[in-house]
Amino acid sequence: MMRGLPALWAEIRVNGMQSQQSRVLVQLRDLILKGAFAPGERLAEIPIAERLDASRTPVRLAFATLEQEGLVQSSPSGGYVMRAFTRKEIDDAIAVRGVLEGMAARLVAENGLTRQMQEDMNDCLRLGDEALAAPELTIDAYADYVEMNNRFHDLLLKFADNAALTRAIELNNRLPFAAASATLPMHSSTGDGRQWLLITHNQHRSILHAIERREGTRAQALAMEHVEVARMNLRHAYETADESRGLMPALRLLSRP
Amino acid sequence: MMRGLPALWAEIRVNGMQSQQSRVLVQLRDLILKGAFAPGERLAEIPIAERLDASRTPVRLAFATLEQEGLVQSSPSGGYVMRAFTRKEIDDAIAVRGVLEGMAARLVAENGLTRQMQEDMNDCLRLGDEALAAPELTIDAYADYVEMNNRFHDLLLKFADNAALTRAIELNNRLPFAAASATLPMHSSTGDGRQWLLITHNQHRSILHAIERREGTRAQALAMEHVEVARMNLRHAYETADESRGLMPALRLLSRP
DNA sequence: CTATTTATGAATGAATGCAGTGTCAAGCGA
DNA sequence: TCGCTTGACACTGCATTCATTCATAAATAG
Repeated sequence: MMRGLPALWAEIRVNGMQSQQSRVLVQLRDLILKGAFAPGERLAEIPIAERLDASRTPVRLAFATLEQEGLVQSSPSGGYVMRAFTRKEIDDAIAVRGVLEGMAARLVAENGLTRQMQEDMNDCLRLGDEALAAPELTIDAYADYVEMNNRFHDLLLKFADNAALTRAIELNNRLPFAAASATLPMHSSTGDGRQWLLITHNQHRSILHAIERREGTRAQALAMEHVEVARMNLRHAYETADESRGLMPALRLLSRP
Repeated sequence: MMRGLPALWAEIRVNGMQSQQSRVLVQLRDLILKGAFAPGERLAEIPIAERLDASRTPVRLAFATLEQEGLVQSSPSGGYVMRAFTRKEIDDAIAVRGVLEGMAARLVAENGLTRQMQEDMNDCLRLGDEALAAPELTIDAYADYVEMNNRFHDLLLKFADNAALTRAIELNNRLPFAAASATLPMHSSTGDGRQWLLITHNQHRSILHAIERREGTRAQALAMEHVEVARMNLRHAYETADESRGLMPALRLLSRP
């Protein structure tokens, strides 16, 4: 890039962008998860650097991180290649998430909820109630539910108060379709999307109920079972892959079974 | 470094060293885990680059990876700082390892062992028998046991056949004292080291027994309990921190309780 | 016409130069 | 003597340059 820009960066930095490194990392990860690259495609530094308006250095830094996250893999002949994800990989990652979130739920149950925690979780559930109140599921209500869902899982993790657990789940969630809300949109096109959300919402309620009663094993089992919905959604996505492609471009990252 | 060296690199590369990037990453991680830097210490690029005989670029790359691994943290004012690890963090990571290895054991039990797998695991246990056969524990026997221990856990993970699980455990094991064999040496100075190894070895045997009988829940419970020895060793290390410092320099990475 | 070899070019890995900023210390003022 | 200010040094972040390697394509030989 041009040499005169540093003065501009200060301005950019104030506007919320920290550095080229993090900006490139976030934007590149976003591109990948939006399916901008085909599996197996060579990720050349120069075009990407130009596309993100940075030099090759921060792009290389981002690649190092993305490789750790498992989104790209380094080619033996140098450079990086877009990864493909098999169905088994995603399924396995969902299973791992089940185990880890089960652990989180158990820990919270065992440690007990403070008054504040209880209020936060209940607020969260209330938002879900509101999102699902109407008999017809609008797009906005859908977005609200997804946000609530993320918040519920984040709160559980936060209250579990285990940094290693948080790290493990965050790594796991980097894989496409492994995160809690990643598979939710798959049913939004079909009419029965609301049905599924009602089911998962009820599961949330049961988990909180178990936690409140300090039933650790029950909370754990419920949280593990909770991810089965994600697995079903994934299967649905595979079966209707061709129609869903337009809605979820990241589906192209899944290798054909 | 000097420009004329590339010709030499080719030679080095043939000798097993892949690239500056990986070499610097491995060596720097090694330095960190050997306690070469004090917690909170600023990790300046230039001295480290000179120390590892590379330029600043691969060092920066390595920092990016090590930050992902949680060994260093980026300072808000730029650059990287050596992390300190609290006892709770290590304890939590050991708990996470217990849950993940419990999952691995359960998966292997549920999927069943092939003849080959069974032989591999039994070979592994036999090596442990041999290492512990003598009434007195020599240093060599100790090393053999540690190697066997690593192999046992690796085999379990391999047979579980779940890439996400492997990734999660590997990330977890990057933390000092969180990995399976990381806390084993702590008792080696004391006389009762062999006692503990006998206990963990027996646990291995029980886990395999449960797996062979496809008792998934039992295998999982045993694997979870198995990490308690690590937690005890960690406590022992904290209590005898001052004497053990010479044996395990990485102990200085633990922040004072 | 096909296969092998060579040559050219593009892209990576590594090093270095440059600008900006943070930090530390010394000096000055109160 | 203590605190504040200012200046200098050092270090980071980024861009760019350089050398090597890999891949692709073309040309020649069989």
